[in-house]
Amino acid sequence: MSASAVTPAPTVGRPRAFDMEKALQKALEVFWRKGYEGASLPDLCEAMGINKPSLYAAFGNKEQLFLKTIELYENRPCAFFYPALEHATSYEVVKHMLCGAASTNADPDNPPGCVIVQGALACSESATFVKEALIAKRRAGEVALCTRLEQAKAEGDLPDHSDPAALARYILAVLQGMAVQATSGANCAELKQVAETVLAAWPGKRG
Amino acid sequence: MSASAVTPAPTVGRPRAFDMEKALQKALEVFWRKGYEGASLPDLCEAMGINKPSLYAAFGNKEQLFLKTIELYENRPCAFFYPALEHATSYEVVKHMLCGAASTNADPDNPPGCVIVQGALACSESATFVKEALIAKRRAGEVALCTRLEQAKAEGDLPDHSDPAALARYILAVLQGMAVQATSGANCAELKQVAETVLAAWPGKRG
DNA sequence: AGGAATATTTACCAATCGGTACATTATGGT
DNA sequence: ACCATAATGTACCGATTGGTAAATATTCCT
Repeated sequence: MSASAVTPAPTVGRPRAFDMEKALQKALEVFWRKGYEGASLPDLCEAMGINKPSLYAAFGNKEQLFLKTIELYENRPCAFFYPALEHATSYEVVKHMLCGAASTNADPDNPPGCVIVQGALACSESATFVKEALIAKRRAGEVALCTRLEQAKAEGDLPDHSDPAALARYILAVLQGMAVQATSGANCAELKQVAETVLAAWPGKRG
Repeated sequence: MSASAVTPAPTVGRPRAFDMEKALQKALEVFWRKGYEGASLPDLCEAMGINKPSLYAAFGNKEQLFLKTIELYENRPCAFFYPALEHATSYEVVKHMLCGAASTNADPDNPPGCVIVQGALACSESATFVKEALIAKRRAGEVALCTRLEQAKAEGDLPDHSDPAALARYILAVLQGMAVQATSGANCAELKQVAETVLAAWPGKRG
């Protein structure tokens, strides 16, 4: 995804002096660490290497900037959730989700946790729109996993008595809990133990 | 716990016109719903029915007020975590934790979720102390459960190959994930399904 | 070369933030 | 009745918040 895909590059006028994609990456780091409301405009500008008018011209306002960083977060190379759905068995699907979460949430090169969990969990009224956007993102992940588990049940991968919706909610709860654990200082090995505990009891076929 | 236990009632001077305990309850509601930073002093004052000088005279400042509300949160009648440790088997312990979390996090009479999870998960530097206080609270719960599971292992309740620290981290992750689910709108029945999923696979003896 | 278009810089805006000075009011002790 | 003590209401403080007006700088097009 090039910067010109975010905002069409104009053919005339003074050219932008910064890379929008890199600036978004820096903004993501700030929002990830401090949350939507905890990240101030000076925080963001300093990290992005630009000043406020440039930020507003390029991204709209703080809220739109945040939503764009979330898009980036979900599309970046190390995103693990949606690709995990492609695996052949429900066991492999949840294994890749849980292990991906362990790696990403506790990656020392990134802020701890998950910005979709901690970006706006409890906040003032002025952040309601952002909070609900993140709720929708979490919910979308749960629905996608539920659909995948329904398929697994239809294929005989999961037992007939299993409840895909409940299992999806359970897995999402564990993933979100792992994000909280990571912000509390849990490292990758500790999170992998959580993943292992879940996998050891997974009702689907192995392999 | 009476109000006079919080701050010794003076024998002289104009008497306090509000109930400190009830004011703390109201402050808790605000912090619970909006988080530490998202709750403004006007928000708190309005809910508590007092104005700023009274708040500062009675509770110190915003940070100390928050820490006192957290104490109240952990000690209030519907608190479920530490009492659950007293049950006879590890199965009963985690069952009461998980079911208590389902009830409390999705109680329509209270804000959704858990203030110890969402009070200051990602925030600005000025809230670092509060954030780390909540991390310590969460960690203390995990250590207490770990100790209880070690006892269960020693008693033969949990199998010899089980890892109490990993199990405790897993349960705490689920509890924290349930709090996130509750802030996303999950109801009590949905959270109980998560609890059931965990309990169905619990390695300890039943009953 | 000159103009249209866009980006950058500086300086500013009103609103809100957490926190407090000060005058007033209400109590108990003497 | 009077004083010491403490709580209240009002009105304020400097700092920071998200956001912008206006001037300047850099490009392409003619």
